[in-house]
Amino acid sequence: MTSTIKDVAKMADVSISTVSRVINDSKPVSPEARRRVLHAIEVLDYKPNEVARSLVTKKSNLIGVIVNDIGNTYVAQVLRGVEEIGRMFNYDILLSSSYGDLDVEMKFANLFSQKQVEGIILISDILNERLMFKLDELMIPYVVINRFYNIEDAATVTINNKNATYKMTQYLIDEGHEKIGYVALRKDMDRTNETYKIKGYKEAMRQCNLKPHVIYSEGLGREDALDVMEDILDDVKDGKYTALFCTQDILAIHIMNELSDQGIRVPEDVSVCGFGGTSLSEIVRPTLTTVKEPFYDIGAVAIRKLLKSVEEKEELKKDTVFLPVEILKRNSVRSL
Amino acid sequence: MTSTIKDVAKMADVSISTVSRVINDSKPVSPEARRRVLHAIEVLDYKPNEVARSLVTKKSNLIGVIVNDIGNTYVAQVLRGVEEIGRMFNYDILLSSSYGDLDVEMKFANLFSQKQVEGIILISDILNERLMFKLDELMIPYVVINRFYNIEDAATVTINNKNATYKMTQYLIDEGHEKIGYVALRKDMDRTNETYKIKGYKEAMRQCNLKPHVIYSEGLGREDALDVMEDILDDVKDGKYTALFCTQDILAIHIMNELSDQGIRVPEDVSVCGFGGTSLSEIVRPTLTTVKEPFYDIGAVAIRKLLKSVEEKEELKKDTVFLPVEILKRNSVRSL
DNA sequence: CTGTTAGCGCATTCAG
DNA sequence: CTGAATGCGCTAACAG
Repeated sequence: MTSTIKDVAKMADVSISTVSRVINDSKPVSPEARRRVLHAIEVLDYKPNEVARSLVTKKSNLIGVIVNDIGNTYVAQVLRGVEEIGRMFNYDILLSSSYGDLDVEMKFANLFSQKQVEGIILISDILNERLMFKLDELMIPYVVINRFYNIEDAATVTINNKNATYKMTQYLIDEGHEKIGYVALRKDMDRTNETYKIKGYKEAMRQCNLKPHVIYSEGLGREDALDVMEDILDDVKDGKYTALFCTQDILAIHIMNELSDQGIRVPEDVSVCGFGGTSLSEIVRPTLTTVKEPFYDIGAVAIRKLLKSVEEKEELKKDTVFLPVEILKRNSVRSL
Repeated sequence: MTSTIKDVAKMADVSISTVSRVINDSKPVSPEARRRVLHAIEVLDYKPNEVARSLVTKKSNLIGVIVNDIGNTYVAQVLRGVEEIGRMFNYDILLSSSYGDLDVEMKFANLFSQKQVEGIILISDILNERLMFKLDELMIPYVVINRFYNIEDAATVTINNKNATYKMTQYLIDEGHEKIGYVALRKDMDRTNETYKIKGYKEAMRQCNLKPHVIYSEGLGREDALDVMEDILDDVKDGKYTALFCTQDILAIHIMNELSDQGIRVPEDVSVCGFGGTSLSEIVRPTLTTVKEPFYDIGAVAIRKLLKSVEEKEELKKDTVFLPVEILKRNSVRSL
């Protein structure tokens, strides 16, 4: 059987308080007693039971993470940051994947609450306002990370989307492009960041007296890319676009594939660039020029923010932290 | 403040034992008392504290998962299976990522042990025998999931690698290929599954009186693919190979890219296929014909096995469960 | 510096 | 059917 603090106390011939003191280094203990305790711990291979400890200290050192889908690369990258920094501060990650089911997420909130998590991180593509409301009610501090939606009334960390598309558009213009189309995602546009992304693009275009062209896609799949292609194929062939800036890497890749199927070469005939900077973008050919979102850092900053609030016991400020992006210049864009 | 069982008892005017009984449905309670308790629970929004509960029942309902890198797609897919099935049985996942550091993994084992996890799942590309030894010592049941290494002396779930390459080779032969090269990974070959994969390939070839050609790669990166290409470029140009069967999808993709850079078309000039079946393989062009390893199922079966042992309190059998693979027929292989 | 005591929140005997 | 009492393993006053 695994040994307890009592066993150690008995063997070291001291009280359990003394054992507790040397374990936690919380109060002075005589060198002699400490030696004996340490020895007993060694011999018995004693390890404090964290469950018991949590019960009395009311510190679980647990952070719950609710994700949309752990299989999603974006989610996994953010999670890396969360996990690594969390561990650095001695917190463990309780992971749950909701697969987009909002009711399931509500259940997780309760579950995590019962497990006494000290905070929660939400990593998702979708929006669950009911969940945020519930967490407020439960008085569990939380940080929201969402790539798509514009989050308000919650602590969140993200990028400056408008600035990001502005920079990329500027880069394309610097490379000599003037006929740049922006392929946007129409879904839920009034609540997503797409609005800001379009703004950044348009601003950069207008500033150089270029006419912006926003092309709308209904989704990010191959089918959606096909639909987009149908719409713009003639324009592309006619040279109406020299560059297509797609709102997500995966869409850019599907579009590149469709272009290639139509005998249109990237970047010789038309340049393409994406947004995201996941590993995908450097594996496809041509390698994709894209806006790199700092997923790892987003996760890292989010948990830092959360833990700061937890450790200092002050309420989590419901503000937004913006992290800088980077333009990854690769081969899918050519200079004109 | 969050309410406890005492508050509920007081409000319902019963003892805490009665409250406990209705919560756990463990012993008969009079309808009247039950009603009052339920009402109090409702009003106070009472949720049992799982930490306290764990302490007394000695059941944490926690499974520790130690992974090499959560950012790895393969790991993430397996984790999906683990998480989803674990949750189905009411277990939570404690996640930790070691980034390949074996000492860190040892620390995780201790940490998890202190957190009273009831079992551990190892998902990795690397091998940590010290860790397995330690877990045995700690008496924590565990299941190992490793894509590369041949695991012995541990409960594990994997695929029949020999059979998998046999099937794919057979498929290539059925498609009319006779000059099939197999690109293998040399690293640690005496302990990895590569040996079995080569065996399956060779067996299929020999059975059809074809001569096997194993080509060795030092790694899975682009550089490694380049090295391989240097070795075989002339052979490929001379038509010595009509198909290249690569030991991993990512290697196959890099090789396709290199081939394409050399002006060699896939699959017109040479067919290429991979092994793994991660999402990557269907995004590249041409889409990659590959062996689909059932990552999700591997995770699912692993945790089932683990939980069965946990729940029935019988020792985990240190055997290997084999799961079937599937050949994904796509566009990187053509019929001759 | 040290031991005794009192809980943390809950499940579970054991008497009624 | 119910309540009082005990203890899970540990930390934290408190009194020496």
